[in-house]
Amino acid sequence: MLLHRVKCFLNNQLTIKQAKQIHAQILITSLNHLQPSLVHQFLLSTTNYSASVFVYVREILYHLQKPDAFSWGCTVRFLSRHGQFEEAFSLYVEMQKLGLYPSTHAVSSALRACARTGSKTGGISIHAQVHRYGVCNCVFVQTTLVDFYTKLGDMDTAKRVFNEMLEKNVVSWNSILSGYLKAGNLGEAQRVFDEMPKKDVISWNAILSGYAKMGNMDKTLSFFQQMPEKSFASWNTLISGYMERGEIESARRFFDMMHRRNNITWITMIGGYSKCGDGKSARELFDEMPEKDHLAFNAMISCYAQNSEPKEALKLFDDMLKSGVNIQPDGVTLASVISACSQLGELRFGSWIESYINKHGIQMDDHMATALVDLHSKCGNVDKAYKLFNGLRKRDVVAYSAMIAGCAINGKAIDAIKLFQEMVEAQIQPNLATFSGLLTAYNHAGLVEEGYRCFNLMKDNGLVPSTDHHAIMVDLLGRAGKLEEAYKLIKSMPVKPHTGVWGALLQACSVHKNVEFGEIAAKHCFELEPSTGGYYSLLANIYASVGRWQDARRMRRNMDRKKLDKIPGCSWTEST
DNA sequence: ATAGGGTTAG
Repeated sequence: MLLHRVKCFLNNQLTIKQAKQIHAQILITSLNHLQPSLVHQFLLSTTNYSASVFVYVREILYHLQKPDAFSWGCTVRFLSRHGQFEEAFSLYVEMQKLGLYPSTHAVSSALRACARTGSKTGGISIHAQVHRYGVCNCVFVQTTLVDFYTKLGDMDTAKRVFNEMLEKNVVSWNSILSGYLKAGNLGEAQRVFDEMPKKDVISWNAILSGYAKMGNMDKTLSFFQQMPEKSFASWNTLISGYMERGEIESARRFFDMMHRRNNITWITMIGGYSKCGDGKSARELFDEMPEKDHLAFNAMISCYAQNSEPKEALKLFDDMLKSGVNIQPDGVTLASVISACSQLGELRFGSWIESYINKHGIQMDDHMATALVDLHSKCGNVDKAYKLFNGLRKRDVVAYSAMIAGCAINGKAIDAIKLFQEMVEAQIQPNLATFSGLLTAYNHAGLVEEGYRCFNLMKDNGLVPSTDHHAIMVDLLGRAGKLEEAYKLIKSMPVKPHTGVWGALLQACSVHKNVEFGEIAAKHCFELEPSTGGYYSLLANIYASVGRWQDARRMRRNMDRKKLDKIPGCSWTEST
């Protein structure tokens, strides 16, 4: 009866709030009729779990008649195995406070949780206790310690613990091996690899991945061919290595060669196509994929969001919600969805997303918050953007760039410049997107000299200004009436200017009633986008403003005849 | 129980 209810609960995806309501009922039943430990064990053994199970496991633990070290340890292990690292660690701490002595299982599980979350203090405090609990000579505990220190980047301590081990198994060796690889020390990793008394497929995959990440695909391939046994991970490492280097054809060749693939294989390919802008191939594979999980949806939704197809991103998100109970969006999904909403400039979707996050109890992380910074600032709500920005756990180049751009488009040029300085002081390298925002700020403030200086600063940082950067610069010069200078800047561009660049010049010519450059700019706009009517009307305005009524009429007739749209969709013509 | 391969924002 109780197990039946538990099963019902597990099969239905319930929100945490709903789970807590039912929890009270089950608890009463279980305390009266059945052993809670049975429920507890059932929950721990289940594989078909939903988010609410994690709440349950803990709550029922509290109501066990004799919560001994074994029950606690099992729960810690369960949570750690299922990615609930914070929960696992906090339960471990609680168990200690009760004076219970954790087993080697509990200690290694808790350590693993600290390694995964990067909780330095947590792991070190566990390390300090291993003697007291008499678990310091356990190979599992020691191996997890090695892994913990390698994940912290502290190879000295990792190596010390490793050398002190009386007994080492292949996992211990693999841990120290992957530590050197993570630290980028391929030489030492190769030495460890050669020295290993026993190698398994994971050792081979680790060294394979090391060479793949270095971009040395010849070496990677030769290791791959030498391997005595290959797993999915081996193939996937090879494919992702090729994708990372942009060798899409090679990646595809090996992908096609595989007799069986797992979801990681498919997602690696989809992600690779996404990064090189081939959304069409990505979608083809996505459609072919036999059992799409939420990570596959995440990869595909992000592909659309990153390749300027926000509507497709939202459509696929909708499909994801309809696809069934076992595919649920997570924070990663929402970060991409928020980005798509932002590109559409639709606050409606934005507030819908926010209520979705609250309703489903999805944890706000820095990725999501950064996407929201961008969304809110595009909708004119800089205060909200600032609040989110200030709440970030760590501010990186993406977060700074979003906030700088947010200030810039909302007329807070001084704030934008201040943020940029702050970022440089924090030793965070600015990139192309950062400078887009900064240039926009100078543009907004009409600071021509600073704009030029910024342009040169980009080059000092080894960055090549893109067409978009030129467009902003042309706009800045154009607004200041420096039309000839703007024109010269366009002529000096290494790549072909797009309508954003010529459109900015045309707009400036319209403001300053300049026929000479206006005609040139308009001509390019007509060629590049013959069906956008706004360019014809801008030139018509220029003619009209200097009294050339006949030419103005000719332009308007031109426009009518083609039944053109009225306004060009350029943000800088609308932003003021 | 401990190790390797995938998705994340400007």
